[in-house]
Amino acid sequence: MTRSEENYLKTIFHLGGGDAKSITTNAIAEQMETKPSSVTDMAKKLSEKGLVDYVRYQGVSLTDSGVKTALSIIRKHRLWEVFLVKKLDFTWDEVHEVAEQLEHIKSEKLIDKIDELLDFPKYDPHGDPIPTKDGKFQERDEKLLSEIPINSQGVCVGVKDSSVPFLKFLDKNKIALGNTIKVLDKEDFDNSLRIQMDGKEMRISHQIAANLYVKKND
Amino acid sequence: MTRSEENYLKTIFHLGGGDAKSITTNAIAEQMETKPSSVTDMAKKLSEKGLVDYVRYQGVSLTDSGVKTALSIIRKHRLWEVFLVKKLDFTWDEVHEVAEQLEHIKSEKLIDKIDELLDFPKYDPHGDPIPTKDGKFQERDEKLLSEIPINSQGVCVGVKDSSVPFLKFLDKNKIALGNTIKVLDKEDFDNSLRIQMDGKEMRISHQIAANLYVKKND
DNA sequence: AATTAAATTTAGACAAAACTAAAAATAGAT
DNA sequence: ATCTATTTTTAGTTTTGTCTAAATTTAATT
Repeated sequence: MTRSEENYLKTIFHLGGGDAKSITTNAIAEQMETKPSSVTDMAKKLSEKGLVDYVRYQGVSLTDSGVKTALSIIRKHRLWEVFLVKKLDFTWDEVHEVAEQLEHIKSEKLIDKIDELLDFPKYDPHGDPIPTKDGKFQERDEKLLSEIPINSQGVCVGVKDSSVPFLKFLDKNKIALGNTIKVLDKEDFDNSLRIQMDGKEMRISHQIAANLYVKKND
Repeated sequence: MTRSEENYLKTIFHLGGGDAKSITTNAIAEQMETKPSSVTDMAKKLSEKGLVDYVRYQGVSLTDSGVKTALSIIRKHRLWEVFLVKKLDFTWDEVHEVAEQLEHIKSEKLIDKIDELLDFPKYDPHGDPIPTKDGKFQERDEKLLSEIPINSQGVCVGVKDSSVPFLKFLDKNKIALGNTIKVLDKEDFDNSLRIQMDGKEMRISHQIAANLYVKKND
């Protein structure tokens, strides 16, 4: 399994191809910043290896074996992210790039020991669930902050957009996972929200609220 | 800097090409289990990048820039080895293979933080010195056990051969770095040694003694 | 149903890193 | 100094993963 093959599997999984849904070569190419023709080549290769189902002009979807492989890479990526934050004091906006490299290290013992060192975390620094060794996901009842009713509240558990600018914005505004946020009011005009957090009130745009996952607790 | 280029620089350094001594393509090929013609190709490439001096039919030696790069890779390799042993309970015969992969991770912050986490170790699990960030080596006055006189003693500080079989042999015979070993007698016939360690006497072959570094302390 | 626009694949090319086989240079021995 | 054996390089091929440009298929519209 080459690094490139692993990256394709991961991307197809993230685009939803894990549920046998067919993903177009174009979508994959755009996500990976490569050309559709390159994706076609790789689709054939992965298909021959039994990792994806590929139908010409239709797209690809992961086979069971492909899902299993994708999950093991995602597991490694997220565990390394936790390691970087918890053990080496990286910030949550610094970890992705390094984890993209570390996820390709081939050693089952290594990742199992990292898992143990971290005391078997269930979520990564962005709130994304870490698949278990046997490929199971921790399901969680989470909603976007933009979608819970006025006067309800929840604990911030994850981000939908984990880009560096968004994460830095959250830091600057002291919005962190674990914080409890209450929706006080919604502005019809632009869908911005008035919220309460740590006893303080603030206003956030719809853009922000639509990229924050919360777990309702009332 | 590709992974392959890094591996060549590391090998040239280990073969002694750091002291401007010229290393033959054959020697490099043998060490890396590849073909001399492949080495020639890479020699040209590294030469164009200013990392080695290459003279046709003569061999290669590292430039200052090449030495610096080689040391940074060796530094990473050895720090990761310490990490694996100290933090993840790997044995000293398991670390090399994984460190071969980890040494190529590109993140200065990562390796500096690992260094800090380990409290700036000076030697790796096999007793090899870890270059500092600015490329300096910890020099140590060490001798092969086979070369110290009868009735002298020293602390075991490193291994010359760090192959898995040799390391396992040492484990089996309870020979570990840090142990004090006294040479009681030498057999002229086969150069084997009678030694004392932990109060117990044992006999070891010349082969073994010639691959154990000790620091004399009397 | 025909036409056109968009998406997708094919064909051919390229760069990196390796290989094989043949050619060239070096070093050792007489 | 010449010959020969060894070492080293060159030339040409292969594989992996990518690209461009051209051809093909699909989808959308009339």
